[in-house]
Amino acid sequence: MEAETSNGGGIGGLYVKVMTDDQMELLRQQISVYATICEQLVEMHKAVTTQQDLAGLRLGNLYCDPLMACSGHKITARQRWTPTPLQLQILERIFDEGNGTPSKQKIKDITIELGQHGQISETNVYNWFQNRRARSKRKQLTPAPNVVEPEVESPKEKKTRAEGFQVQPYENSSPHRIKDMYIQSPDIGFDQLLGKIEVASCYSSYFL
Amino acid sequence: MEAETSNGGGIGGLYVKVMTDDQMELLRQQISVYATICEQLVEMHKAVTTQQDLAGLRLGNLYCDPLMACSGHKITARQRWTPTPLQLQILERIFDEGNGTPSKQKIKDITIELGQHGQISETNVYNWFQNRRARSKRKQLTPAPNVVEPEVESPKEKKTRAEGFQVQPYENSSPHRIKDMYIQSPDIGFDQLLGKIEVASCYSSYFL
DNA sequence: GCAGTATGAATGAACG
DNA sequence: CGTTCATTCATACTGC
Repeated sequence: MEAETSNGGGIGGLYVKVMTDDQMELLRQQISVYATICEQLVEMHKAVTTQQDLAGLRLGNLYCDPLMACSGHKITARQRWTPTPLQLQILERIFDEGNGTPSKQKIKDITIELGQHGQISETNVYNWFQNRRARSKRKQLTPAPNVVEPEVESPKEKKTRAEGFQVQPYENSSPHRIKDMYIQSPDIGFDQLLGKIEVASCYSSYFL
Repeated sequence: MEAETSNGGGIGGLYVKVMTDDQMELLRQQISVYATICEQLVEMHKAVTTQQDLAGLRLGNLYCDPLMACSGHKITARQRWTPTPLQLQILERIFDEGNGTPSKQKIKDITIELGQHGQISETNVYNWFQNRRARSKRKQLTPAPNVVEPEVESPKEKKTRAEGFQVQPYENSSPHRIKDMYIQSPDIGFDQLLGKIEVASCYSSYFL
C-alpha cells in the first residue's frame, strides 16, 4: 500500500493521511463488524438477562449488516463487483472459445482488456471463470433435481483421503460413517462473537 | 472539513482519500469506543452466564438446539469442516508466529489443542496450513490493485448502474497487538453501553 | 418491500 | 507446493 499510515501519534511529520479505496473499504468493514458485534452482544445480553431463549440469533458467518446510524446516514459498503454488460459479453466470448484453462497470463490480459470498460481486478476475472466453469458443469450434471439418474460413476473415481469423503449434495441416506468431525461444536454462539472481536481487532490494527 | 471524501463509485476523480489528523483521531476514537463496548459487553455476558451456570446449570444443553436449528441447513452432517472462530484464532496465531513448516508432530499438537474447541482432525489442520500459505502467497504476488486511472468514461455508456469494486480480502495481519483501546470505568451500566453505541454510530456517519 | 433466484466471493479439500 | 474443484455464503437483482 502506498498510503501513508504513519502512526505518529501527534509527534511529527505530515498531519495528513492518504487512504486508498482499499483501505477505506477495510475501514468500513471493520466498523461494520464492530457495529454488528455490538448489536449481537446486546441482543444476547438482553436474552440472557431476561432468561429468554436464544433462538433467532443468526450467527452463521461474519454477517456485516450495514447499520443505520442514529443520524440516518448508513455505513454502506460497496462490496461486490458486478460486471458491466460489455465486460460480460467479452467474458462469455472468451469462455465459449473453449480454452477451458485460463492461464495466469491470460487472466492478466483479460483483466487489462476489461479494464477498458470499467473497474475490474484479476481476482474478479479469476473468480468469474471459476464460477462459470463450476456452474456450467453443475447444470449439465443436474438437469432435473428430482429425477434419479442412473448412477454412472465416471471412471475417474474420486480418491478419498484419510477421512475425506464425497457426499452428494442431496440428503439421500448415504454416509453415516461420519468418523470424527462435522458435528459442529455446541459452543458456537458466544465464542463466535469473541472470534469476531478478534477479527475486528486485526482489522483495526491495520489502521491505527 | 476540507478533506476530500468523494466516494469514487466509478464516477471519477482520484481514488484516494485525504484525512486530516483531526479526522484520523476521531476515527480512532470511534473504533476504540466500539472495541471497548465489545469488551465490556463480553465481560458482562460472561458474568451473567457464569452466574446462571452456577445457579441452574441449565443453559449448557439448551444452547445446542436453537443454534443448530437456525443454521438453516441439515443438522445431519456438514460435509466440510469449518473452523470455529476460536479455532481460527488459534490457527492464525500459530501461522503468524512464522514457523512456516508445521511438522508432523506440530500438526498433532495443534489438532489436539483445537480439539478442545470443536471437532477437528489432523487432515483439517494440514489442509488449513496448506491453503493459508498458498493464498497468502498469492495475495502478495498481486499487490498492484490500483493503477488509478482518471476514468474518462463516456456517459452514454450503457451501464445501468455504477460498478462495484474489488475488495481484496484482509491479509498480512500485523503482529497481534491489541490496540490501545480506551479503558473506561469498568462499572458502567448496560444502558450506558447502548448510549455509547449510538454515539459511535454518529461518529462513523461523519466519515462514511 | 419482502421472498426467491442469480452470482461474486471465500474456503476446505483434492490433484499433479 | 501451486493449482483447481466443489461447496457454501452473502448479496445484487427481480418479481410479486
